Amino acid sequence: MLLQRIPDAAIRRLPAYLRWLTECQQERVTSVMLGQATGYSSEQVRKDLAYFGAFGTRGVGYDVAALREEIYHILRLDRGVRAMVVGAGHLGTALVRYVDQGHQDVQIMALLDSNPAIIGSQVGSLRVESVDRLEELVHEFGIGIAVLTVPKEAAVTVADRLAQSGVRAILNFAPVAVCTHYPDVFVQPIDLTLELQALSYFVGQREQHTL
Amino acid sequence: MLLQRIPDAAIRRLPAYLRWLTECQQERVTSVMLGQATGYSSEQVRKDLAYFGAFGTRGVGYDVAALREEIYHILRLDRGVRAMVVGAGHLGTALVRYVDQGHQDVQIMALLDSNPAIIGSQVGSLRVESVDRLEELVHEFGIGIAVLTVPKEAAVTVADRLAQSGVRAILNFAPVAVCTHYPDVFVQPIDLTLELQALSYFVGQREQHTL
DNA sequence: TAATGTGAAGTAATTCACAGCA
DNA sequence: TGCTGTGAATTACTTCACATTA
Repeated sequence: MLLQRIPDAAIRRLPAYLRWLTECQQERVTSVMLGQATGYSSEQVRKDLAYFGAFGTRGVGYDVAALREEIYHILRLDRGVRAMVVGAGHLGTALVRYVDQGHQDVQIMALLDSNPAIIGSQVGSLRVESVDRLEELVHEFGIGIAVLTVPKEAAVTVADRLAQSGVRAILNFAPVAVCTHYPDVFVQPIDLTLELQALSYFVGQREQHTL
Repeated sequence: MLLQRIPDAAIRRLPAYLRWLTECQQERVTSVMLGQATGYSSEQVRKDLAYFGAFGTRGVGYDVAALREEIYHILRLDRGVRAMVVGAGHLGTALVRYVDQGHQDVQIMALLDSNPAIIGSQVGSLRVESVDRLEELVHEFGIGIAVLTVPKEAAVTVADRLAQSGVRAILNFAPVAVCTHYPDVFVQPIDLTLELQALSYFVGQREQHTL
């Protein structure tokens, strides 16, 4: 196989394949089945998997258990990456409870907030810790991923502290562009307001079409 | 200007520009300033805006108020798209409260759930309605966008009902690929588990680099 | 002069088309 | 025969480079 850079987009599809492989009750799958279940084309599925090796059998398909293990390994979920949520407002607590429900491969180890009124309270299986302990807890638990659900005023400062204390990736829900000056930290923004506003455009598009 | 298809990616950046334009305390901006504030390149900013017209003044920049109005109009936010949240669990209620806080351009008109124990309870400014009234409420409020925060078992069924009753776009938080058979409905997935798993890969990447 | 607007060039991602193999 | 794996073609997106204009 020609050695080439793996597109980010391909990486971001692997978890979807993985989920369906753990849910489906079959021994073998084809790229067509996997594609239909996840909403991608079969060629896309084959190419994504082929970036990492030849996991299938021509004329047959893929062995579900084996492919699951491969993707699990590629995503490094077998290393058990640990995460921390900073900001125990509505969104932060909802996320902790949401992830608590499913038996996740990425485990949330701590929930932090700056508000003394809620520090110490219980959220799911976690007790809210003071944000003052951020650096200490990152080291103690070996946190690799941080989920940022603080108000926008605090986001940049907290992100810098996270980056400086060794966190490698940040999932940023704060409504502000966070770009730490640490180039090795990967920031993935998820901005609900921006998503809704973009959808507004697409809603309008369709109306023009049909009317 | 050469008439061309506008990339989805460009549309999805406009809300970020819009937010900064409403927050910045200036009368004029350049593409460089706008780019730095939002994390994109100045060429990107100029090209995105130029898809829709020549809003700037050469040698000077863009008038903030005018550009804000233009983007507002392009995204059709001046039409006041109305949204509905289906699923009043942790995530659904958190989203309603979150959007309630900011004075949003996309207004959430209703919050629905199937659990009789919480139907009728108050969440932010909304009362939880029965999901049985879904079609009725979509028509009554003229809902264009639905936010799906139901468990995965219910997601596909609810999405189909939404599509059939005339909703044009769905923001899907349920951990399952929802593709309605109505091609005119735009589905935007946001899957927290998949995001975290993808980040796990990037965390691993960086470690290899530095160690 | 300083910044926009834009064709051209370059890069990235997807789809096609089919060779290769169980 | 059926489905994978993959170079080639295509399409989508971004960056470059500069002509243009207040």
